[in-house]
Amino acid sequence: MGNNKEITNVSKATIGRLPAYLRYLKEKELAGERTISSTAIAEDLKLNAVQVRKDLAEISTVAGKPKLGFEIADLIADINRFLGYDNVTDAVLVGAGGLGHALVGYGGFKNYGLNIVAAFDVSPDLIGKTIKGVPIFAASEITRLVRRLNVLIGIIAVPKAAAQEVADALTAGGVRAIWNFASAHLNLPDDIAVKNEDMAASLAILSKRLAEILYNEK
Amino acid sequence: MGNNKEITNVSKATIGRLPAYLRYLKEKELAGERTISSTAIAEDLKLNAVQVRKDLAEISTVAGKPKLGFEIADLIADINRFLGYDNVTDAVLVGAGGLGHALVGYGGFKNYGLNIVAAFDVSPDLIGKTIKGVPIFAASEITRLVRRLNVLIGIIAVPKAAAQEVADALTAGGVRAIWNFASAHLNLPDDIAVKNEDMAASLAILSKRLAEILYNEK
DNA sequence: TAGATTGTTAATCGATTAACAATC
DNA sequence: TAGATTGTTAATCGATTAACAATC
Repeated sequence: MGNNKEITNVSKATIGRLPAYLRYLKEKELAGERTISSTAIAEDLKLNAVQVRKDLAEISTVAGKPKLGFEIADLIADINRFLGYDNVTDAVLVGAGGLGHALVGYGGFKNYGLNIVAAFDVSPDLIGKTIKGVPIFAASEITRLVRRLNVLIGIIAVPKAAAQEVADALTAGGVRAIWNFASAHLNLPDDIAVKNEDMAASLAILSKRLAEILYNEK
Repeated sequence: MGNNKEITNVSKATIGRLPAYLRYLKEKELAGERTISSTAIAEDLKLNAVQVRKDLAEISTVAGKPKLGFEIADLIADINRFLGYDNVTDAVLVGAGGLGHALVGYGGFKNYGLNIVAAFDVSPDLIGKTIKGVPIFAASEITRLVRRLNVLIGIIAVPKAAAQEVADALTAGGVRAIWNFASAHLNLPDDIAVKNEDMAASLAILSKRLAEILYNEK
C-alpha cells in the first residue's frame, strides 16, 4: 500500500483527487496521447492548474517539461504506485445483503488494490453461499476468521443497528481500518482508521448546492 | 429543500456534519434525554466543541443555555428543517442493476427528503418491472419522462462508459442536480450541481490513513 | 454563589490561488 | 528566438481551534 517515505506530507485533499487524475490519464492514454499539460487536466477536471501541478509534484518521480507537459505513462505509474494499486491488500466484507452484493459486484475493488477474501452475514440463507466467488461465513465467525486470515481492512455494509457490534468484532480480530457504509457513528479506538461513507452527508451537500443554483437564477 | 434565507453562508463542511449530528441527537432522544452539551456531542463524535457550537449556531433557531446545553428536540427540528427533510423532493434513478437496487432498497432515501419516482435501465429484463414499487423504464425515455415528471435530481448508477450519456439525457430533460455513483468524470455545465460518490477516493484516503497508523507503530 | 457551559473574537492552521521567474 | 508551460514563492481564502467574557 504505497511506500513508507510517501506516507507523510501528502494532504488528504490531494490523495482524494489522485483517483480522478488516474482515471482521466488512463482515458487519455487509451486515446493514444503521450503527454498532457496541467492546464489541460485542470480544465477538463474543473480544477486549478497550479493545484494540479502541486498534486502531481507531490507524488511524481518525474518532472513535467515546459512546453510539453507531463508524460502520461509516467504519471499513471506514479499514481498507481502511490495509491498502492500495484500490490493487493486483503479485506473482508460484513453484510452480504443488497449493498454488500452491489459493492462486491460493482466496484471491481481489485483495481483499487483491494482483494475481498471473505464475506460475513447473519442470514442462514446466505451463509455457505458465495458472491462472485467470495465465500460467505456466519457473522459469529468474524473475529476468529479475520484473525486467522490476517486481514487489516473491513468493510461494513450492515444495517445501522448492527454496525457497532460488527466493528467491535472486526477490530477484535485485528482489523485496523474500517470502511463504513452503515449510516451509524462508530465508536472505536484512535488507532483504528475509519472512513464513513455517509450518503446523507453527500446528499445534503448536493441538495444545498442545488438550492443555491436555483436561488441564484431567480 | 430548506429555506432560502439559509442557503447562503453555511459552509459545505458544516452541512456535511449535520446528518451525523441528526443521527446522534435522535439516538439521544430515543434514550430519553432532553438536553445535551456541545462538549458531550464533540466527545462522542470526535469533534471540537467550539466547532459543534458554531455548526449548531448556524442552523439553529434556539440558543443553548449555559450550564444546561441544548434542547435535543429543538436541534432535531432545526436540522431536519435546514436539510429539507421535512418536504420531499422527487428524483429519478438511472441504472437498476446491483447498485441501483441496493441504493433504492438500502438507504431509505425518504428519510433524507428524497422520493425516487422512476428508475431507468437499458436491460429488457428490467424494463417494465419495479424495485420496491418504483417502476423501471427504458433508458431511451429518460429525457422525455424527466421533463414530464418535472424532476430536478438524478442519480446515476450505471457503468462508467454510459455515465456521460446518461448525464446528458438527464440534463436535457431538466435535471439540475446529479448524484453520480459511476466512477467517471462528468462534463456538465456549471449550473448543474454534481456530487461524485467516488469510492476510489474514499478508499485511497482510508488506505493512507491505515498506512500512517501502521507506520507510526513501528 | 460557584461552576459548567454558552457564544464570540482572535489566532492558527491548511489548502487554494495568484504572481512570476526559469526553461524547454 | 518566442511562447507555452513548468515549479516555486507569496497572498488569499476558508475552516478549525484557542482564549475568554457572559450567564444561567
